[in-house]
Amino acid sequence: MRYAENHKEETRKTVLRIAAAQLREQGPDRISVGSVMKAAGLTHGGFYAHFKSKDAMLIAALHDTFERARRRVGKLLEGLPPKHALATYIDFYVAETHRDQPGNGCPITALNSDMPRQSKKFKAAFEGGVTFIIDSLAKRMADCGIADAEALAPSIFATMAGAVSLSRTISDQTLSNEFLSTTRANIKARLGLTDAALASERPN
Amino acid sequence: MRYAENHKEETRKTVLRIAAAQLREQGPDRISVGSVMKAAGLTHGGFYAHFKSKDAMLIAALHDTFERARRRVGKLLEGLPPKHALATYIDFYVAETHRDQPGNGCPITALNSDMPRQSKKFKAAFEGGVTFIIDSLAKRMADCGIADAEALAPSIFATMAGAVSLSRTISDQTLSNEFLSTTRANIKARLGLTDAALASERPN
DNA sequence: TGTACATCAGTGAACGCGCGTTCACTGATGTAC
DNA sequence: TGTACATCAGTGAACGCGCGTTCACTGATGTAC
Repeated sequence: MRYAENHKEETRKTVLRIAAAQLREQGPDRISVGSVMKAAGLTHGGFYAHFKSKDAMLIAALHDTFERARRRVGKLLEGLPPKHALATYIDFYVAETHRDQPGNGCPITALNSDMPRQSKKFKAAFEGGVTFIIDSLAKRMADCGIADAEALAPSIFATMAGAVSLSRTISDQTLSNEFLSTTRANIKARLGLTDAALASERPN
Repeated sequence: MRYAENHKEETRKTVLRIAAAQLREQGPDRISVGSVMKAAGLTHGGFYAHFKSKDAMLIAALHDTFERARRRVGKLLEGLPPKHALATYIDFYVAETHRDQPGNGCPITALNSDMPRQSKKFKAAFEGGVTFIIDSLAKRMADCGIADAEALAPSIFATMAGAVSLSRTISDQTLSNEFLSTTRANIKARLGLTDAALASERPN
């Protein structure tokens, strides 16, 4: 064989990872088969050996992104007591680095308003991600002893996603930073994550 | 003259209004010069007698949309005492009708995540709208005697815009409705707009 | 050991299509004389 | 009153371009005998 045994699978993974980044940077309408393959060091013709269509690739990329995000957040919060975990998650999400790196961030903030115009399958994949994140957030809130966590979580997440999206539209960096930091503080206040509450929680 | 004196101006207005709706429905990448002109009952060739380019039309349409929204909200809240006005605004924005009619709704919820990929001028027009809405909201909050209105307003608006955007991604209507109604209630609670507070305010 | 053939990931030309933009033209009307 | 010309909003053919997708082909390697 000309290539290593898992060569094709590795290529697919590379293409998928590039697609996942470009999807969040350029959106589902501007991303192109050609640009993804070029970034992977390949020519566009080979694309269809890996994916049935552009839409199929976008759906696979979206699933992959949510899966990787899930693991990444899991690692980040592993072992932290509930209130520390929740506060850490909010600081991680409503963050300047998140604002500045759409290609490495949450697809929900990156693709929010594109959704009504996408294919049924793509929307379904997106909705799965939204539901999972809100459910996880609700669980973490309940672990902190927050009442009505399930009813409150969607509204909290709307603030988080809305804040990151809006922060990307504010050109003045100082203002944008301020916006993010007051929103972080505000969310934590709503959740009762005061300095005192965090300090009283057993560390690690 | 073949046409009435203000015929061309009227045509421009018609085209602009159609563009404003299609922009919010289809987004800046999917909307096309041809589809806008066709909806106006014209052929695509005549477009450039009215606008310098597609981007120029989108910018004009966005300005027009914000201006019309400003007047519409002004009328809606005219004469209402501060707390009633604020509560009415929240109910009007975080609404099922708003979710269901992107073409007639707020461009911020409709175009949020498309922004990082648009032209400098288009982004500037969008940012102007965001700033204006947040400033107006802050003023209305201050009128209600809410402390730190200016710092709180961006976070409140992030919740509002985020909620409407996210509600559009939830396919189950019952769940989506629930999401909107709990978020409405939550925002009003954060702003101290309880039934009691509203009742104690002089009606009209 | 040497030759003929099979495999298959990736190549690149070609396709049909819709897009934004340009431009010579149309045709109904007003104006000049 | 009648004829020649000017006006100008809108028409529709044409352009170059990038897109998603198809497909005959390449060329390095493995296998059969």
